[in-house]
Amino acid sequence: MTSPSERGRMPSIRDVARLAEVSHQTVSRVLNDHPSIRPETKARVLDAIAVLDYRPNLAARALVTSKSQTLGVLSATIGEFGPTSSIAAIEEAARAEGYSVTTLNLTSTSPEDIGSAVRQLGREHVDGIVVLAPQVRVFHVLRGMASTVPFVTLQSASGADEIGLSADQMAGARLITEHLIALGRTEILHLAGPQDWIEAESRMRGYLDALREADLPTFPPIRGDWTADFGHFAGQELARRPDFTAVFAANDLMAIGLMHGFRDAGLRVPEDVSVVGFDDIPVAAHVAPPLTTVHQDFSELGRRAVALLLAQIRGEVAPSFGALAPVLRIRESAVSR
Amino acid sequence: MTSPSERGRMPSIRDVARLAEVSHQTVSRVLNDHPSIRPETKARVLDAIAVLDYRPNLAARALVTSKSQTLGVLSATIGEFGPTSSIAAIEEAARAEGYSVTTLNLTSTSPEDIGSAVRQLGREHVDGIVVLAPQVRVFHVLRGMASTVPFVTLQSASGADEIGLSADQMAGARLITEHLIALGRTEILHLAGPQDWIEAESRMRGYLDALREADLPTFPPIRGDWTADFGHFAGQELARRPDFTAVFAANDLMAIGLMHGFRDAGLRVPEDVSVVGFDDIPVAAHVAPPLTTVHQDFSELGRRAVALLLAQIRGEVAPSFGALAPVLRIRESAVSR
DNA sequence: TTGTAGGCGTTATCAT
DNA sequence: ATGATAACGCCTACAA
Repeated sequence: MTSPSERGRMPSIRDVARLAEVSHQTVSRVLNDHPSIRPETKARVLDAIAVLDYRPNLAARALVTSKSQTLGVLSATIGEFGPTSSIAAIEEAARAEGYSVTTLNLTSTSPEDIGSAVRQLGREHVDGIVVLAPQVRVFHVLRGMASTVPFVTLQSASGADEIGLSADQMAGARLITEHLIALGRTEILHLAGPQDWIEAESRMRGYLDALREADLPTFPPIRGDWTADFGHFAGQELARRPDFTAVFAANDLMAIGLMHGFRDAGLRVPEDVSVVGFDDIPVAAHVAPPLTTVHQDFSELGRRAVALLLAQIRGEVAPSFGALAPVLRIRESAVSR
Repeated sequence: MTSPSERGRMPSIRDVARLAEVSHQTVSRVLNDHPSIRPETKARVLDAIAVLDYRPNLAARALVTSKSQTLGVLSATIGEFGPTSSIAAIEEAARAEGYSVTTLNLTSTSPEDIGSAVRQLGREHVDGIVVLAPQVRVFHVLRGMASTVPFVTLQSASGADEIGLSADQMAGARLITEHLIALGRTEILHLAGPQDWIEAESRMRGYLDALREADLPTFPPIRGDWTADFGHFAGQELARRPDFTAVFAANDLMAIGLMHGFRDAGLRVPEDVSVVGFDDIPVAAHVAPPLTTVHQDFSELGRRAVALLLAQIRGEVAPSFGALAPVLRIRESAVSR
């Protein structure tokens, strides 16, 4: 005489119902804490649930509700510190709200690939998507897709009318450029990020604004690819025409590579050239010389993204976050103390 | 006269069946390419699928098959370069095989938390789990769980009888320690990773083995926490008792912090002290001096993990991978050229 | 407050 | 080779 639940199958809502001597519907009500249910009955049901170690089948629930309690993360950034920290925070915040997270890494940012990635996430019935794909093209594709799935983007220009969420990149870039100016540097170069990257544009804009405001000459920015290797290369090249006294690199990795290149060429940092970066990655404080940079709170960004997305999903009013204030981390790479 | 599929609902297998003038069962057969089906019929079905832009409902499929085509990634490492690269590779490999990936970050490694994380993944019906939780305790908990879900661990000692998959940490540690010895260093310290971390133990073991084999004195290892900040602190402390001529740090971050600490104390690297690390993170080549370290192929590790896990899930014979050979990256932090 | 009936979209089983 | 029918485990709607 074996009950179904003893035959290796996972206990279902009906097994619980039988044990608690109620209908399976009552069990369902307990599960979704429906208001009208007698405490006594509820207790019996909860008891049965505990006894059987019953867990609702998420697939069944997803099928009938067409909601999966799952958030998708669409990322087009490979293993960098910033996005990675944000993703970890997203995941934690989502779990805290009862959502699980599935990630999808974009290897290309062609409209087709983005489209198919979003569709794939749709197939998986994610309830919403967080996009960490800082290229403007991705942004455009997304807008045009009229996707049925709510989404939030993590990076964007700091323009007020954007959907996106981000630290105020432009303000940060301005801040650090002004710092260089305050130090008495007047020929300030910019080692920018790749074209098409929203953050690269914002940081460049902040840089240009600061220079213009100070009536300082601007130079055509060098286009980098975010990597330390490129920074290294650029440093060696730049050292041949030392018509500058400071460089603002669009991220820390390039700044560190840049310093390496300068070192190779016999240029001293900060004596001959000031170098500053952006992001404040964990090694920034420990390279030689310690890197002056702009600190970003990637984790907070991730948490906000989830809050915003969930509000959108639930149809609540979106919490309005002020822009995340970037903070200057002054160390020795801009000037010796 | 509106067909169901025109009323905003997603087209289902029955809509396809109606359009192709077959039973929904036949459509299902086409979907799962069942052998016995007339090519002509199949073509008609595929046509209808294309016309309706039909996509199978994954939740429904998961419900009936109790397989989700989803892999879980259980990670207990916060945003470090190595694990992150592996996770990206895992995700890519999994998608290539038609699996999606859901990640779960462990904030604590208490048995209860691990248990509930695994159960959570179980609730989500993952078909298998990749564990990147390099603490031995996690490993033990997992073994004891007799979980019904197949899993693979990414880190482990290099002992042959382990389930885990990893680069040969011990060999790498040995290799780099021998390199220090070959350079003529005889008083070699080890800045280790935290107790309880499998990799920390392996690297320490490799270090000890190399020293013993060379009849060199060993010192009690300093226990670090993997961070550059700790390395920095340790460097300042160690500089007060300079009874050593080389330090092998268990990872690059600590090595970089260490060099910073030495610099603060006026100790020159590599002239006074050689410093080497482990991992070959992207900045390793660009710090001053460039860091001699052991390169690990994190991506390959991730791919192998997926291959192994899928074989286990499908009941195929597991591909037997040889240990991933670690490779020495000789730069200037151990000795000046 | 509780129960009954029906359906979500798919695959499995047994017919034909 | 194809079709009818019955699950899978849950929720929503309505009835009692």
